[in-house]
Amino acid sequence: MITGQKTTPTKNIKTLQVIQSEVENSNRIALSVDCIIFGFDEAKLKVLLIRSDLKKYAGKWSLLGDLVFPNEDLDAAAYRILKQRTGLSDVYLEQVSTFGTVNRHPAGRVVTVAYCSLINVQHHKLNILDNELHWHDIKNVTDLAFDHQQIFDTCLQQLQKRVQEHPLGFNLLPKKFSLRDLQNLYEAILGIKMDRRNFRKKFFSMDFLIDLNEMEQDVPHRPGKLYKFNFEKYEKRKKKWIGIDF
Amino acid sequence: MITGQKTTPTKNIKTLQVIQSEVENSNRIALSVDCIIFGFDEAKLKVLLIRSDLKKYAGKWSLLGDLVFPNEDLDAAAYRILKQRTGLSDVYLEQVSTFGTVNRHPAGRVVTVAYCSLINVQHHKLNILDNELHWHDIKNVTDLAFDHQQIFDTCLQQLQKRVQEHPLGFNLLPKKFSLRDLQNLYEAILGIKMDRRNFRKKFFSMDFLIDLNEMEQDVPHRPGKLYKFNFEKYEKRKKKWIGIDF
DNA sequence: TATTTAATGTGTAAATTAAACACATTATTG
DNA sequence: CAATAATGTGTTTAATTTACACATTAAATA
Repeated sequence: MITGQKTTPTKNIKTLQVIQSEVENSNRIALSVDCIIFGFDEAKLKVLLIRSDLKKYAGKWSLLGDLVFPNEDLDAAAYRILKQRTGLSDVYLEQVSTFGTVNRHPAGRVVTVAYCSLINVQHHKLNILDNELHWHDIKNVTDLAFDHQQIFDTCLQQLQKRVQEHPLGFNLLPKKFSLRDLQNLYEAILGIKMDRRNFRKKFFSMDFLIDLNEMEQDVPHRPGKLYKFNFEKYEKRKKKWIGIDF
Repeated sequence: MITGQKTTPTKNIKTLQVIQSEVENSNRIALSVDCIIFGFDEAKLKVLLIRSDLKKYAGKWSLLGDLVFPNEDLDAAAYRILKQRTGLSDVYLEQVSTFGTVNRHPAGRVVTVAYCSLINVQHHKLNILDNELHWHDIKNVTDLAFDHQQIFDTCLQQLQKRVQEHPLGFNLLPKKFSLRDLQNLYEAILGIKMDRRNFRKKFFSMDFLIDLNEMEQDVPHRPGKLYKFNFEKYEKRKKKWIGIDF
């Protein structure tokens, strides 16, 4: 609750007091987790943000965060928050980095651990009950609350690196996808244009795609073939993946 | 002090009480930093360890750690600990990962942030006043206290990755080194043998080595040429570095 | 229904990078 | 002065990456 995204102002004030007394009286530091939830939709890479309700950052967007419970594993806290916010549980989730400058949070000393997750906007249809929660095109993410812009930038960079070593991208796509979908995803994540023939060649040579012998439906042009990712085969031989310099 | 490496038993007991009361009474989690200090000597990659003085881990070795002060930036805490233990300040230091399972520390809930640093054993001659502090060949690091084995393994893996992207290795060598020294370093870090001609070719082609027109002294064989690393030139064009699959 | 449109689907050649591999040279040691 | 143990050096082959163009298909439109 320290990070304040879904709390009432009253709760925030209380938390502020608690933390400030800690800072003065003991050797204590509050610990939170922030989740950077990437999704892919309309050929754009998006990130899930919530409107900050701290006065200091009124109108700004922030990451989904919460305090870690004292009897809760750090990883478990990240999964809990992801589930709380999106209803999702069976997704890729990875610790990225920890941010701990003294004044990063206005409510007191809060060190936060950033976790990155990739979810499938189309497939999972997460329940956004809270209308303060929205998907943002990463190109428009420029001025987040707290130090969340820095955290976001770090996570995006890490995603760009990781996606070149492991086929994480498939977690962002629907189960059935065309090669154009896949290439759009990579272009959106890496922010570059890629050669279509070389792209296809590379993925076919990896031999992780299963041809479904189905075609796209309802596209306003020649439909492409649909594929699914062979997760079993991939798990068997995890190794360095495609390497595009950037 | 929670991690207990340089404290008296009395201090440890006190800390234990403090943390246990926290865990029971409030939403608090203690935060520490552990430093994984790599060095290179006698053609071996080494890590600096201290003997644990917690009874539970009597006789075992552990990493250098300490609590983060409430008014201290996380990065600053890592530099402080490194300086306290070794006297060094102007070295490469990087956050690796945060470890936060509930029962990782016997004294209570302590989440720790691991930082990795690379120091130059020959050049800096750090003052090991405490004779419970020793350099260990990484090959012999097998059974550390707490979850420090896991932390160490993670850091070594990260070092292996990083060293293939950035010339961190030079921080481990003396200012003047031979190409044999350099290759020994890479072989020690990566745990593989490399082809001498290809290795030299790769480094010369990167054009970061400055030929000092000096030769090794006091070696029991034909002396090699000495070089230094061109840090200025490297800083100007940071980019992806050598890439050896592993 | 024929034409246009906008995408899919495919192969090869050149350039770059990585890997394999052997012998002459030099200083030290005995 | 002979033996030793290391340094120093190039070329060839294989593998990977990059650049690049045209026929095909289905939908949309005239």
